[in-house]
Amino acid sequence: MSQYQAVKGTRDIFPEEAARWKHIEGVVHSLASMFGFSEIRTPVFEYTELFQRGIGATTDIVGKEMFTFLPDPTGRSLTLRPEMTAGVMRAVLQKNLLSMAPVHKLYYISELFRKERPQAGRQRQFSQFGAELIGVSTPAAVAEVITLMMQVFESLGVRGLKLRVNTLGGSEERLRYREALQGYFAPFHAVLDEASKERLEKNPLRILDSKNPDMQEIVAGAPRLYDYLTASSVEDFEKVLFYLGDRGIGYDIDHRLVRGLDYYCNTAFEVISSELGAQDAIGGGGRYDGLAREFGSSSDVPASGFAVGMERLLITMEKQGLFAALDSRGPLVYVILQNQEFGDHGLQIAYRLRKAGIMTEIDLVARSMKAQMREANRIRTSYALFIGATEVETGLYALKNLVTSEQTTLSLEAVIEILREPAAKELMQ
RNA sequence: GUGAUUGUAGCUCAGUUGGUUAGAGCGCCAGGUUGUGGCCCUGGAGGCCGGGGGUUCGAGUCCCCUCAUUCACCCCA
Repeated sequence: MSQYQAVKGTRDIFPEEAARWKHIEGVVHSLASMFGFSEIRTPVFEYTELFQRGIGATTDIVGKEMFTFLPDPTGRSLTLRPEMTAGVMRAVLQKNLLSMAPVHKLYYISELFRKERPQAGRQRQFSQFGAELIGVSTPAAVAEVITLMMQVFESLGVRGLKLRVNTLGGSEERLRYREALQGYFAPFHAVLDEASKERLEKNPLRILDSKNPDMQEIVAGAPRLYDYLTASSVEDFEKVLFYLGDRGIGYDIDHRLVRGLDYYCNTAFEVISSELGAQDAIGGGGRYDGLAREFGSSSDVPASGFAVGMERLLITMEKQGLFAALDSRGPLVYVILQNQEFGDHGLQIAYRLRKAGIMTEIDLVARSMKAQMREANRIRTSYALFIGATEVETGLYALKNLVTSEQTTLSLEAVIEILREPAAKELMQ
């Protein structure tokens, strides 16, 4: 065991796994652009106030999970971003993008940081991909966002996910409902658990999705938000559901779904994976018209978005065996040296093969031929090209197909002709 | 932050009521084949038994502390 290890809640991604990330990222990039979203990259840290205002000072994320630091004694407090939406909205407002066009569709694949105790599917540094549609939040717009998210899952072949949706209502409706909830829970004050007592003051909606079994009974009798919604809110929600149904996207309505970030309003949603253990939310999102105003905008800016946890998606896909096709590639050819006497010649051949667009590997640690062959086999190259006295003398090389074990003797030009692949050629240009 | 769990070779793990030089499988390296892989056979390297303290004639094993891991609570992706 080495003296240093990766910091708690962080980990390394080695080549085999990196290939899986690239696969997912490729699908995200191509689908997002197919849906008309463009990539945005924002700073890893922001002023702490941004998250306090955006996510909500009473939320767990802001209250106890942020990595906050002072760059110097006189500087302003900074925080490693615990989510992306606040930073993206800040960027859009800062550049005044909405004056250039009414709608902006942005997506990202980014690392986030939360100071939680690590467990299955939860780390202190983690990644999300997500999209933000800023400038409209009509049912059509919200449905676009959800559809893109579900399309990514579908394209990757992920099975067995459950989409849950709810509406949280507009701000006035929520305010009235909030009062009703406080009225309802007040008599139970003595029975409520600690967390719920605190939420009663700050955000009573959150009591609803408490997973504490002791709370379930009390929660069951609570007034339902649905009864406080205006006709237009209901209509809005049902229109979203209509679009989902029309596209064959299955969902469950869950009236107790309340997201942990304060900025959500109206439609909120969450995707659950059964492969994940306790941390089973693989993605989520919703509408957040009021966020811009929190950041000083003179009016609401309609918007919605989603985020999906890359690590949780990885875990789900691994359990479903969705990476099998990725795991079997190696360089095309291994240049095998009879002994070190031919090292320089071999290096030159390897260089020429690579310039010709052929993925080539060669031994650099002076191992025996047998070891080189074993290595070629281990990394699954398709061919071995032998360099020895005979080859150097005649200019004809022994090329062995490692799959069929067939071996022929050819000029280097003929070898290149055989090994040349269109895809590999493009890489070199 | 709380609770539980597990720390022995690169990896997965054995290790008896405390008793000599701490083991296996896989992996790695080499040889069997002085120009040829996979399979097989043989050999080799590689361990402050997480760290510190204690009990004991004697600790990988028992006790305490500590660090780390994992899972769960909470919450979220």
